[in-house]
This record gives sequence, structure tokens and C-alpha cells, in this order.
Amino acid sequence: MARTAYHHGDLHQQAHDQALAVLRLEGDSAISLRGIAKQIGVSAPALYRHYADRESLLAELAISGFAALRQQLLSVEQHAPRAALIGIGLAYVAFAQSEPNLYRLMFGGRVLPKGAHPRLDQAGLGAFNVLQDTIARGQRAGYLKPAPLSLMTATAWSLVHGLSQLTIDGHLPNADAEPQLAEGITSLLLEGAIAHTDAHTDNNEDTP
Amino acid sequence: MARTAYHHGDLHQQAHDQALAVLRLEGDSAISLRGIAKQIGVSAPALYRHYADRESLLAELAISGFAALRQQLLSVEQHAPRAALIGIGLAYVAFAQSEPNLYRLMFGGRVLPKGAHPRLDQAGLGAFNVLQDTIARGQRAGYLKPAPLSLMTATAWSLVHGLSQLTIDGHLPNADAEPQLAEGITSLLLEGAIAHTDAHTDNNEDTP
DNA sequence: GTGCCAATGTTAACGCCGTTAACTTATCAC
DNA sequence: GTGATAAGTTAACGGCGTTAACATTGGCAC
Repeated sequence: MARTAYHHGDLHQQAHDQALAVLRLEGDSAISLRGIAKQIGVSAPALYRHYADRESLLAELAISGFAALRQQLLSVEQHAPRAALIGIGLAYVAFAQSEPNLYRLMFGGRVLPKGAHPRLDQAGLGAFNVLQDTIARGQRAGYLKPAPLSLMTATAWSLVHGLSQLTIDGHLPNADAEPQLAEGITSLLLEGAIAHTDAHTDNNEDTP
Repeated sequence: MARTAYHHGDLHQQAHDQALAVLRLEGDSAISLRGIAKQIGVSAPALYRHYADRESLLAELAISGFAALRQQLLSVEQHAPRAALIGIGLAYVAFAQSEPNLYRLMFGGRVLPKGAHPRLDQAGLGAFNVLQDTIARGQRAGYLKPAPLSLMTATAWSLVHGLSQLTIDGHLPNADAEPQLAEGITSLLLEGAIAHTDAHTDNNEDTP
């Protein structure tokens, strides 16, 4: 069976793209199968040949979102431990801010109760692992204290996820100095996470 | 106009309670005005005498959620700075875990785009201020370093909010040791936030 | 080439939803 | 009592997800 052009063409991909466009502009609640079908120029039940239901389409959007997040995190320079850790935090928050509606879908928790969609869980782990690997590298380099890896990863992820969510929803009152905020927050956490080897125990900022 | 019993009774409050019950059991997307009206024993348009639309009902649920969160945070013992800070973090996460669907509604971001509902924003600030006051107290006591208050508050809030969201959605892989996790995370951040006065630079736990 | 099968599309319909319009009823002020 | 008004009613519109039943088309066996 050809995947290039059949009755209509690659309806699967077109529906995915159209749904992503609606998501970006109006959020996931504005995604309707009937609306997508109409804008593609196809009948609504045709979508059910490619997606089991509306939730499956949203899950696929979230999966591609996690893949994109993973790629953005993988592109962070990994030479200097401190720069890598701060860089990955900034990259994470930057992704959420560049795709707020997609990020809300990925972590909204309303769709797909976490164990229902194996591919979605795996995609989330793929992004999570990049963060964990960076922290493990910082530990092996002796930059981070040898606390349990799971604890440090959970802490770092909680921080960047919380900051992402709060900023894209406008909850932080003084979000004006936002880039400095992300860096300042990451640095503040790092000061509690670095190994105190009599080298950098105090305010050791490397920002101009 | 009496507020005790009219045609039906206190429909406003009953609708609120019924919606909250549905929210707790099935999440906000399961809240339908028709369903609530039917279970109360009233006609669906009757609800429009008390709520402008479905979003207003959800906003009111979120407002009462923020009030409940504020009360829970206010009940934290405020004597010792470190105990107060860890206690408020644990209380915050405990609230999210005890009311996951309500917490998702409060911070979901899909409903009420942040500036649309003034009472909702004010309720959020009410909870936020308790956290900020605790941090300010810790600074005045000399326990926390004199970094900008907005930065420290944003960091703390990001951390507890992120941890709450990740745990209630089951994203943290090893959430088995969850109470220890919340405390360990809070302590880890604190080690970067406390003032290093040659008094408690290392692992200075005050828990049994 | 022909014929069949499975994949992919169509229209019609069901039941639910939010919301509005038009109307009815009960309570309070006087 | 008698309006005015708040609080309820039924009827209806349009949109939604989803399913059933039917139609079409591409590709493969022969």
C-alpha cells in the first residue's frame, strides 16, 4: 500500500500538521476533528481511518513535542559542566516559551492518564534522559555533589518545569526580567548542588 | 432577595459543590453544565442565572482552590526559619497531591487566560504571598542569603509547583520514595539559598 | 487483463454539549 | 393586592465526537 498519494493523499500527516497549527494558535481545546477535516477538505469520519479518536491525535502531537524538546536539549553544548547545566535549563524553558500551547498539552495531564499511551511515555522519557545524562556527567566531572542521581534529576526537572509553566501562564508577578530570571534561578539551585571543594563556595557568578 | 430558599434553594452553592465533586472524580473536562443541572434536579439554563458560562463556574472552583491552598500554607509553623521553609514546601506539594484535579484546573492555563478573571488572579496572589512572606521572614532572620526577594520566591515557587505537577501526573520515574523526595528536593534548594555564615554550610538536617 | 480484497473515503444519524430566546412562576416592596 | 423582578421552565440552534452502512479505488494474484 503506497504511502504517498491514495484517495486523498497523506491524510495522516496533513491532519497532524493542521492540528498542530490550530494548537499553536488557539490551544488544544480548540482542536476539533470536524474542523480539521473541513479545513483539509475531507469528511470527518475519514480521520478515523488514521486516528482511533481525538485523544490519539492529541497524543501524537504530544509525542512529536517531546521529540522536539529532546532535540533542543541535545543541542546544548556539553563541555563545561556548569555551562552545560545552565544551558540545558535555559534551553528547556526556551522551548516551553516558544511553544506554550504544545508544552501545556505535553504536561497538561488532562489527556492520556500517563500509563495509557506507551509511545507517549517513552517520548517523555527520551527528553527526561537528556537532562539526567547531563547531571550524571556533572557528577562524574566532580562538579556536582554525589547526591543520589534520581534526587538531583527530580530537583532540576521540577525547577525548570515549574518555571516554564509559571512563566507561560503569566503567574510570576515580575516576569519582566525574564531571561535573567531563568538564569538566576538555575544558578541559585546550582549553588546548592555543586560540590564545595573550597573553590566556589560563595557567590561565584560567571555572568557579566 | 433571600439567599436561603427560593424556587429551588441555594442553587449557586449546590452547583458549585456538585461541580467540585465531578472535578475530583473525573477532572475538569468531565464537568458539563447539563450534567450538573440534571444531578441537582434542575433545568440546564437555570444555571445561567448564577454563572455567566461554563468558564465562570470553573473559575469559581479555581478561586476556592486557591483559597484552600492559602489556608493550608498559612497553617504552617513559622517559628524556625528552616522548618518553616521546608514545611511550606511540603504543605504545598501535599495540597496538590490531595487535590490533583483541582490543582490542574488552578494551574492548567487552558481556562481563563490569566488577565481575564480579576478575582482568580487575586486568589492566586493570595496563595503566592504566603510563600513570599515566609521567604522574606527567612531573609530578615538572616537564615537566607539577601538575594532579591522576587528571585528567591520565583525559584521556590517554581520548584514546588514543578514537583507538584510532575508527581501528580506520574512523570517522575521513581516516585516510590515520594515524601523523602519532596523533603530532599527542598533541602537541596535550601543549601543554595541559605546564608553561609560558617554555621551551617554542610548537611545540617533538623529532622529525626 | 481481470477480478477480488482490503484500504480509504462518503453520507446519515445518534446523543451529548454550551448557549440563547421566549415564556412562566414565585417572592418581595409598597 | 399588585407590580416589578429574580429565578425557574421548555424549545431550539449549532457544534461536537463517534458509529453504522455504503461507495470507491488502488494493488495484487492469477
